[in-house]
Amino acid sequence: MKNPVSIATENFIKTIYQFHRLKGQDTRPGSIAAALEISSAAATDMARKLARKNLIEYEKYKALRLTPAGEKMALGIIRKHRLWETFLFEVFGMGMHEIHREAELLEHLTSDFLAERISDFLGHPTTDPHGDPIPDQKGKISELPGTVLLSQAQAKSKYRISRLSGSDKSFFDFCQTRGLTPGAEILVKLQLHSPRMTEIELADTVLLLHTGIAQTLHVIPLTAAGEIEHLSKKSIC
Amino acid sequence: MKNPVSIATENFIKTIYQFHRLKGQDTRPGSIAAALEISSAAATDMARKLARKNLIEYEKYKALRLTPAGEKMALGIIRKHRLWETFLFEVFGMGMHEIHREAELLEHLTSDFLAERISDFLGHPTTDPHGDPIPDQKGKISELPGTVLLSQAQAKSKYRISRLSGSDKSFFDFCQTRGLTPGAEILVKLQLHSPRMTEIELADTVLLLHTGIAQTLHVIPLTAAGEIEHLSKKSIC
DNA sequence: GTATATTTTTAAGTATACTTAAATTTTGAA
DNA sequence: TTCAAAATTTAAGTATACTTAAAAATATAC
Repeated sequence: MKNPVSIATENFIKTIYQFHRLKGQDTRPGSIAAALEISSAAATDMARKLARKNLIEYEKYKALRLTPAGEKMALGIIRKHRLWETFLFEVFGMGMHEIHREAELLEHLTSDFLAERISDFLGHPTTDPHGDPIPDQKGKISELPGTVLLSQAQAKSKYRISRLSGSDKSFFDFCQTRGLTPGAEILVKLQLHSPRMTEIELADTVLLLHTGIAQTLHVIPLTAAGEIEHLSKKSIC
Repeated sequence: MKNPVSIATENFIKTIYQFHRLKGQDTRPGSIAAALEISSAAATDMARKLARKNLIEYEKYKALRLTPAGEKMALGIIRKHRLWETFLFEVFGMGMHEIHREAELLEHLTSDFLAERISDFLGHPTTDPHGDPIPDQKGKISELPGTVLLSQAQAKSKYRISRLSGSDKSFFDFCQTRGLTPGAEILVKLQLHSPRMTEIELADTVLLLHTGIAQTLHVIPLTAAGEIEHLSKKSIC
C-alpha cells in the first residue's frame, strides 16, 4: 500500500506544507527550490513525479499544493521532527540551536513505532521547545490561532510569546537570558520606524528589539483585537 | 576533507567489517551482496567505487578488505548502532527484537555530536544489550577474546554468556524467561548429536537447547581450556 | 497593450545505486 | 589435470535526484 519514500521526497513535501501554512502562501516551484537549495528545474521534476504518486496536485505554471495524502505525510514528518526536538531538548539538554539540526536528520529514519515510544516517554507533549504544535498520531495539528510576528504587533497591547523561529545559538541565548520563551507574557510598548525597532516590557524589564529579532518572535494577542487599545490605555499608564 | 557518504555505502562498509570480524572471513562480493540483498554485480560496482574513495582495498576476484579508513568508518557506524540499541532498550524499554531494527536506521543519520550525547546520557556503556562491545569515540573496540558458539562448547565446562545474536521476538523472550542473558554463568552438561542439542545448567535449572538456539548464543570459557575438563569433573558430579 | 523581466518548463546530461544477462575467471571434483 | 560448476566481472539498461542551458509561459512595468 504505502511504499516508503525517499528523504528528498519527504523534505520536498514538508517544505511545501510549511510554506503553505506559515509563509505567505508562496509555494511556487522556485520558492520551494530555493528553500531546498536545488534548481527550479529539479523542483518541477520532483513535483511531476510526486503528482503521479498522488502526493501533490500539480498544474503547469501554478503554485504547488499538497493532496490530502501529501498533507498527511507532511504532518507525520513534522510530528517526528518536533518529538525529536522536544526529546533532545528535555532529555539530553541540548541547545535550542542544536535540536533543529539533529531532528532535521532523525525525522526521516524514525519509524511510526519509535515515534510513539518517544511520545509516550515524554508524556505526549503538544508543543515543542520552540512553541510549535506537535501534530497527533492521526495528523491532527492544533494551529495557534491568530499568531503574528512581534514586529507587526500593536503598540500598547499585551501578547503571549508563542514561538521562537530563529536558528542560531546567539539568538536563543539572547532569548533565554531575557526570559523570552514560549508562554511568556509581554507588553508591546512602542513600534519604532527608522530604524525599525520594537520596545517591549516583560517582568518589569524594558527591551528594545531590532527588527531581526522582532521578526523571529511570534506572539498571540491576549485579548480580542477590538478591546486591546482600550484596555491597555486604562491598565497601563 | 571527509565528505558525507550514502546510507548504501555505510551499509556496505559495515557488512564487510562484520563478515570479516564475526563470520568466517568470507568477504567476497557474493556474500556481501547476499547479506545486503543486492546482486553480485552491484557489489562489485560498489567495491570499485569505494576503492577509489580509499575505503576498500579491491583486487579483481579477491575477497573485499577494508582500508584503515574504511575500518574506522565501520566502527563509527557500529558505535552509533550499539549506542542506539542500548538507549532504546534501557530508556524506552523497547524489546530486544525491536532495538536492532530501529538502530539499523538511526545509525545512518546520527551526527558524531549526537552520538556523544547518547553516550554521556547512558554513562558511557561498553557493551550493548546483546553483549556486543561498543567501540569508543576513536574507534577502539574491545573484542571479546575467545568467544565460541554454545553449540561448539565443551561438555562439562563452565562458560559465561557473552552475546545473543538472534533477531526475533520469540528467541529473546525465551532467553529472558530462562535467564539466558549476557553475563550469566552456565555449565554445559552434554553435547548431543542426532538430533544436535546442547544440555546446559544455569541457576539449578537444566535446559536442553536445540542447535538453532545454541548457535545463536555466544559464550566465553570461564577457565583456561586445559583446566576445564579437570575442574568440572571435580566440582560437579 | 506591448515590451521586458521573471519564472517555469523542457531538454540534455551526470552520479548513484541498482537490475539482468552474457562473458570471464576461479574453484573444486573426478 | 581437466572440465564443469560457481563466482565474479563486464556490459547494457533503469530509476532517482540532481545539474546547466535554452525555450516557453507568465507577470510587471511603463
